[in-house]
Amino acid sequence: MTHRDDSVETIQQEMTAFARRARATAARMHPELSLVSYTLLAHLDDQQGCRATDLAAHYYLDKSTASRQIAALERLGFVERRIDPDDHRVQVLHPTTEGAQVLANVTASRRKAFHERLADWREEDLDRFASYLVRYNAAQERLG
Amino acid sequence: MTHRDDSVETIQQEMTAFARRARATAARMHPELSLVSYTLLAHLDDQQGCRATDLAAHYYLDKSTASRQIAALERLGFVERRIDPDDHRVQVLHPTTEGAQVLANVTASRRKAFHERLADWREEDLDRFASYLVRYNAAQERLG
DNA sequence: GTGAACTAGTTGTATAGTACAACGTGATGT
DNA sequence: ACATCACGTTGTACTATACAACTAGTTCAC
Repeated sequence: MTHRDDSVETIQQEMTAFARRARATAARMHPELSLVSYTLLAHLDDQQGCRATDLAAHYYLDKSTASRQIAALERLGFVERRIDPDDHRVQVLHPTTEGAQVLANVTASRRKAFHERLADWREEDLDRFASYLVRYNAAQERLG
Repeated sequence: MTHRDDSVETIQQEMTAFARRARATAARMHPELSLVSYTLLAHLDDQQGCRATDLAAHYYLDKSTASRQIAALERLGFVERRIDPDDHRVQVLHPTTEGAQVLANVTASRRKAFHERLADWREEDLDRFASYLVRYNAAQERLG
């Protein structure tokens, strides 16, 4: 058991523990917008609108799941659909004004929570932690 | 927008993206043992047996959820219950031989996946990444 | 230009994971 | 001995998810 093995083991355990709690934590903090809805809405906002299929591909969801999530967001009045005039199969999705507002609130509150958790970190460590996470996620995406 | 803010923003995004995919990835890699079952079984193995209530507390689950998860693991033959002779309300849970075996397989395969993802990291970076994750999770637990 | 193949999205159905409330049963402490 | 507490199960409901079957538009080959 090398030091390297120890580190990998710790990384695995901590990533697992984090994943294990993330949804429940998000649901507790933001009952009005689940982690899933939040990420979908954030993606729409970020991309200035996109298709259901794009959301499904980006989040590894079945298109039926994406369809139902979008329907739920529409029912809540957070998303609106605009039929693409060039291809009538396609619906381009956009946050509504209200959706953008709720998203902004949740984003602000999430940001605050992260700032609190990381308040006593040195800037140098934050910087490195951020780049490690980017690197890790990129590798996971690359390797499946 | 300081450099510090940027780092926190990246950390938030990457942690969220990771959490967002973790279950699906785990399910794809290990259809025989979901992420939830895996963590519960691992805890039993680690603790040399514990109660349903302990699992619930440790994973922030309702006791009914713990009860059903355990029932599922028992149905699969991965967990057995031993009534505490000193308190007949209590069931001490243990992995069965088969449960321990399946757990060992999944653990080995998860470990392999993590090693692959982290293969080209310098030991120094692994070490720091591990300690950042520990620190982050501890803060999250402390602050809710 | 018409039919086959493809693409976008919805709906039916089934499953896992979860919470909350109500309950049964065993233990404890006045 | 009775009230209260602790442990676990069951009823119910909801969310997130996948897969399969479907409808309706689009494109391409001939």
